[in-house]
Amino acid sequence: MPRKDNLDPQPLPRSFFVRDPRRVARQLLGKILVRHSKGLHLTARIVEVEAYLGIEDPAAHAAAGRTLRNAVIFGPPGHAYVYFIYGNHYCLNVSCEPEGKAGCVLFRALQPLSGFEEMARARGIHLRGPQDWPKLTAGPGRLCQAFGITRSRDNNCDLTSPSSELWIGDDHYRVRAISQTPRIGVTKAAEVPLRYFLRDNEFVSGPKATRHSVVHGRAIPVS
DNA sequence: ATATCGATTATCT
DNA sequence: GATAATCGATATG
Repeated sequence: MPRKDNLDPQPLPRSFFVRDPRRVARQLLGKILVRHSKGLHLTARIVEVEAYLGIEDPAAHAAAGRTLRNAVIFGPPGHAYVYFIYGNHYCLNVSCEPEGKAGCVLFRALQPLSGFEEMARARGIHLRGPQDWPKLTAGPGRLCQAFGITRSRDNNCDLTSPSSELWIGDDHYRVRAISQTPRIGVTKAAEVPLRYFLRDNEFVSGPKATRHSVVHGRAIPVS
């Protein structure tokens, strides 16, 4: 039998995103983010995400109600919500839930698969070796810089269409253990565990604090 | 390895 | 006028 991974990534159906962001977040782990534009082809595996719910989630941009900035997360599912933060960085999300209901998943870290040198150039760094690879895409701001993602270019982009410059593909990669912790950097609902990442993956962002993680639904003590 | 801090601006109150 | 879903540099143990 042929292996089912290592295939060209196939787009995800719109229905994939018409669900609670917590389910979408988990299912997005292991999928591939593709940047395909003239003269540039980048791919990287999604290894860390966070779920942001609707207007009832105090940490979500949706909590403020629909504004010009956050309109995409109230719109149709499967579209890119890109925002600018801290005067420096862009962050990438994908809209979830049916149109009219808010919800999204934030991309926090990727594992580069192809286009390493192009990503390094976009990040303005020089790769000395594999130890530098996480600097390319470990962190929501970093991965956007590596992929050249900006609000003016990519906000509202359809991530289910392979003819988009930015889209999400599935190569049937098999995910192993998933860890779950509170979301990073939020001040409201700071304890709610809606951050998901591939356990033991070297490209996950943030301090090594895998404390409070939950693996396969069971609490795992980590010293 | 962890803590603290400054940069810099779109967006909203 | 205040805030922010971050990053990189610096300081310290």
